[in-house]
Order: sequence, then structure tokens, then C-alpha cells
Amino acid sequence: MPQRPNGNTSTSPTLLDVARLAGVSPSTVSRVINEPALVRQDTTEAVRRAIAQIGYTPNFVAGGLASNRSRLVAVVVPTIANSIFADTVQAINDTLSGGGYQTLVGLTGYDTAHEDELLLAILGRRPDGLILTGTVHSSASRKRLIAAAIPTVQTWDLGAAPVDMAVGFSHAEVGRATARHLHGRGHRRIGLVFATDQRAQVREAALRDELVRLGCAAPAVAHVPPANAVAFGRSGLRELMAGGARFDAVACSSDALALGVISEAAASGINVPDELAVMGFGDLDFGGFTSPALTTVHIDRAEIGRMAAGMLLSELAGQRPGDHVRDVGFSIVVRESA
Amino acid sequence: MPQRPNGNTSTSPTLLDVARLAGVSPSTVSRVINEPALVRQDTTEAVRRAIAQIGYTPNFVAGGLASNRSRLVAVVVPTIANSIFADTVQAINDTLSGGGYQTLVGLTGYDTAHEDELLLAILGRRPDGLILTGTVHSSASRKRLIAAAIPTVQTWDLGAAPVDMAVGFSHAEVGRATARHLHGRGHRRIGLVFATDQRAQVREAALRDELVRLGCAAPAVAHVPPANAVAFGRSGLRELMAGGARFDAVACSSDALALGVISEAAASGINVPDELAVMGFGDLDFGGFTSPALTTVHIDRAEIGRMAAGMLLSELAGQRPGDHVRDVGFSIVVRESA
DNA sequence: ATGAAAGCGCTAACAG
DNA sequence: CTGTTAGCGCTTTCAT
Repeated sequence: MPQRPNGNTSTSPTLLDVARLAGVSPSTVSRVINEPALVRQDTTEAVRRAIAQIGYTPNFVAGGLASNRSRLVAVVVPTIANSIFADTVQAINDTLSGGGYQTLVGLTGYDTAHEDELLLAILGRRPDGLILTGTVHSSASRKRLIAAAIPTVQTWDLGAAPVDMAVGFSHAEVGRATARHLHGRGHRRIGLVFATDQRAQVREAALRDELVRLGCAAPAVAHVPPANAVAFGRSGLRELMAGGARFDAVACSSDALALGVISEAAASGINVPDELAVMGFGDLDFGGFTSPALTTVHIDRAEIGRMAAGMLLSELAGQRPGDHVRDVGFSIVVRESA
Repeated sequence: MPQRPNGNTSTSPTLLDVARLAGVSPSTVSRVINEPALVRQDTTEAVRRAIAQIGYTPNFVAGGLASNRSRLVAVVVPTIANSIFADTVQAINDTLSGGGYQTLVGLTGYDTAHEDELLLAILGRRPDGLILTGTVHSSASRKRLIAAAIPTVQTWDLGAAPVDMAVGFSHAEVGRATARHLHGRGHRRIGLVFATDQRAQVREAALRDELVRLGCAAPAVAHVPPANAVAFGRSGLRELMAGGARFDAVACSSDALALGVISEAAASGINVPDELAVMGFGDLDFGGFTSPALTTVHIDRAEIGRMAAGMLLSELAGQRPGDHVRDVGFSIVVRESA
């Protein structure tokens, strides 16, 4: 490609083109765009006219390189399809765009293997901030993250010490609360259908420990892949019952799984919740058509997003916020109709 | 900030740092990263070692400026929360990342007013491609879009002539098919609960026209805001019935609205579907707990995403794909249980 | 209030 | 196969 010292053909108009047309220097045009307060009224107007006339669109790539600020925040979540994370991402985006930032989404698909390249691709854009879901797994990535020294907030999980900021809740606490809830309602023969993603595993371990502590037998578990599929709930229940064992309650690592369990129970002629109580997690909105039998753990997903983005914004504005770790908590919601 | 002709302090390592450490020129490092085939084995290895040693993360911002390619595709959808678009965005992201591109999401919130600044923010990043939902509304934006000359695919709507590429289906055809379906099942007194977003309006108009053409009375309509809220379905049905009119079917512009209508009907002691047939749109997966009374229009949302991203990728790869407009169609799904 | 000049980190001819 | 040299389009001191 011929290097043109701006004998501008074909390519989209640049700030220099605007400057020439307006009869001012490039710096002035830059100021009109970024710091209009520093420029005289009539100059500003002349520049604005020129911008409109040639249809100039500022190039943030060049701007970012020069200023070392991208006005980009990267958000990494496992998935947004049919998922609890969609609400969080939406809330993040909304909050961020109010602060003049754009959102770059990275979807891991729960795939730890590709996490590294994803992070590399993201860090290469030099985002001003980072919002992650849970923990970064590979140590190489963690190292890179720390080296990048980008304001980062980890969401959903409040377990380990965060790299920087964090907003979420304790999954272990959810597990324990679930155990106490089920035990408190008199259930003793409890089955588990849990996905194998990291956060679900933490909830499962805590749930199991607490159950044992309360004097229950260690619960039987059906493990399923980390995907939000109702079908896995059905197969999970089948697996649990395969041995002929009987349960009076089944706890699941997500509402989708719980719905699968409920379907399977219905298909097997098991009355929910009378014969079998079913508990989920996430409190997804199934359009008001959640089964009346479903008890679940409610998380304010949008609130997590708003808080995470809010923290990041004040951090980016230079005001280190007071607290860098925020527990949004959770609550157990009983949907069994009166 | 002191302009340093690379007496590199504090800032993250650059390609030049790698080059010096490896004892090669910057171009060689660049080649190792982008075109390893052009570099000798041992040189490559030396460079790789240097990269690992100082923890170098390529700066795509600089690269993008120099090469005029961002490896970024911007996706604009109304919302991803609790929405039919989440699946499409997910599919786009998955397809794109397979081709080495990243996804920048823009969420309009059905807000035509902010569409302009959103588009400006997006175009400023100089994305290599653009995936839009439906039509660009403001003429200023449309002009900018055309001027930018970026490969663009419009999704969901196949109505007007697309700017560049398009994949979707005809909303007018959906409206007509809905009318025929309801009429064919013997319904004559039909009510409508429709959101006021553009695509829903197109469906509504066609539905109404076809109904009239078939000899029905023009249907009564309750209009609701463009949000995926079950609550609006409830209020919609109340509004329809307020005048004391009776219906044997209600068609809605989304499944969420349809679920609201069903709830409201249940609350009013109206038997669905025997007394009142209810029809939705989108075929959202409510975890298998969709009411058996719901008839809906199925759209393969993920397929739209895959196709859109696929078209874009082949376009970006320089192979102008054969067809630039793809109709993915739709189908009417009857969920009334046997 | 405005301009001149240098440079952000990288890629892309071109030469060797 | 590798190095040299010019920029990409913008921001940012530093002067004026």
C-alpha cells in the first residue's frame, strides 16, 4: 500500500482533513472533540461545521494508541445464551455506557483450555478495565493479568482473595444454606444433581458437608456437564434413581437442571413437591411459569452487574472506592404455592 | 507524560523490547507473531523465548492502526437480557471467534434516540465487520454506515432492501401465516397484544390485513411497550377485555407476552386453550414449562447468528459469498398437548 | 486560545 | 529469510 503523507484519497477522512478544511491545526480539532471548553466558540463552530461537511468519524484506535486509554471494558462470562449471565452483562453494559465506556464480551463457554487465548486477545486490546466471572484458572493467565495492572473486578464468586476488586456472594454459604433449608423442612434422604463447573462444585461440597454435619447421610450425587440444559436434569434424576434408591428431596446446581428433574419426576408419576421436593439455583425467570414446586436460590444478577461496573467506573475516574469487595448476598425463595 | 523514544520504563513491554532481547529486528518479531511461516525455525524460537521471558502481550491497538484491520466485529442488538437475541449473539460470537475475530456488542435498548451515538462509538473502533438487528433508523446513521463501507449484515428482518448482506425472515409473512393459522382453526374473534417495536408492528399490520382479507373483523389491539415483560401480557389482556368484548383467540408479539396473557386468563377463570387460544412468537425455551396451550412461531435464533457471522467471515476472507440475502424462514409450532 | 512537533506500538513495502 | 524505513491517525507537551 502506498504510504501517503496525507494526500488523502479513498480512505475515510481524518482529523487532519478536518483541520485543513476548518483552517486550524490538528490539535485544535482534537480539543474541539475532547475538551471543547478549551476552545473559543467560533473556532469550535467552524470545526464542527467541517466535521459535519466531510462526515468525519473520529478514529478511536489511533486515539487510544496515542492516549493509552481505550474506553473499553472487557467482560468475560461463560455464556450468555439462556443463562443467568445475560442479565449481568446487560446491566454492566448499561452502567458502563453511561460512563462513556464500551463493552467487549468474551465468552469462555466454561472452557478453561481456551481461556488463555481469550485473555490474550482481550488484553491485546488494552482495555481500561476488566470484569471477570469467578477466578482465572491458568497461572499463566493470572500472571499476565497481574502484569497488565488493569483495574479488575471479579464477579459471582467471593471465595478466594480477589486479584483486585470483587462483587458476588459466597457459594459455600449458598451450599450450607441449602442444606439447612432442606433439613429444616424435614428432608433426610437427599439427592444431588450438580454440574461440574467450579462454582457449582463449591456449592456442592459445602452442601454435602453441612448435610453430614446435621446428621444426614452423605447425599447421592449425579454429576452433569456444565451446560444450562434441562435435559441433563432429567438424565440426572434417572441416574439417581437407577439404583432403586428413594429420595424425598433433590437439590440441583441450577434452575434448568431443577426443571429437568421436575419433568422427569412428573413423567415417572412422582408427585412434586409432596413426594419429592426439588430445589434449584439462580431464580431464572421462566415467564411466571416456573413450577409451583420449585424452591430456588435467588441472586440479583443485574445488581451484580451494576455494582461491578460501578466499582470499575469510580476506579477509572481515579476515586478508589471505599470497599473493594462487595457481598450482594442471596436468598432462598420458596415457590411452592400456598 | 515524558515521550520516551523507547527508554522503556514502567509501561508494558513492546515489540521493540522483544526484538532487542532476541537480537533481531522488530519486523522479525512481528512476523513470528503474524506469519511464522516466513521465519526460520531457530529465529522463531529465540523470539518466542524472548516473548515468554519478558511477558510480552501484543498490542492490537497499535497493530490495528498500522494494518488498518481491527479483527473486531460489532454486533448491535436491542438487548440480551431475557431475550431471543442472546442466542443469536452467542452463536455469532462462537462463529466469529473461530475465525479469529472478536465481538463488540452494542445494546440499543430499542432506543432509537441513542442509536446515533452508539453507532458512532462503534464505527470509531473501525470494526472489520458489522452485524445489525433490523434496520438502521436515522438517516444520518445510515449515511455514516454507507460511508464507512464496512461489510455489514442485517439480521432478523428481511423486509426492505439491505444495505449489504442480510439474513432473517419476513415479518410480514409471519403475520400472514399467523392469521391463516388462527383462521384455519376456526377462530374469528381475535384480539392482539403487540409491542410497539418496529418488527412487531410489521407483523401486526400483516396479521391484521390478512385477517380482514379472510373475512374476519379487524382485530382489537392492545399495544404495549417493547420490553420482554410477562406483566405487559397480563395488562394487555385486561385492556382487551375491558370493553366487555369476547375473544376466542389472542395473538401476541412475543412469547413473554403470550405467557402473561395465559396467566391473566387463568386468573380470570378463562380456560386456555378451549375458551381462548393464545399464540406467541419466538419459541423461547421456558425450560419445558411452557403452557401446553401455547402456540408459537419458531425461529432458529442461533442459526441466524451462525449464518450472519459465516457470511461476514467469507466476505472478510475476500470470497464474496454467492448469495447476500438468506431467508432462514420460520415455522408455526403447536404446543397444545395431544 | 492555538500551533508545532514528537511519538504511541506496530505493520508493510522495499531492499538486500 | 531478515533489516530499514516510513508512516497509520491521533494526543500531548511545550511554546507562543
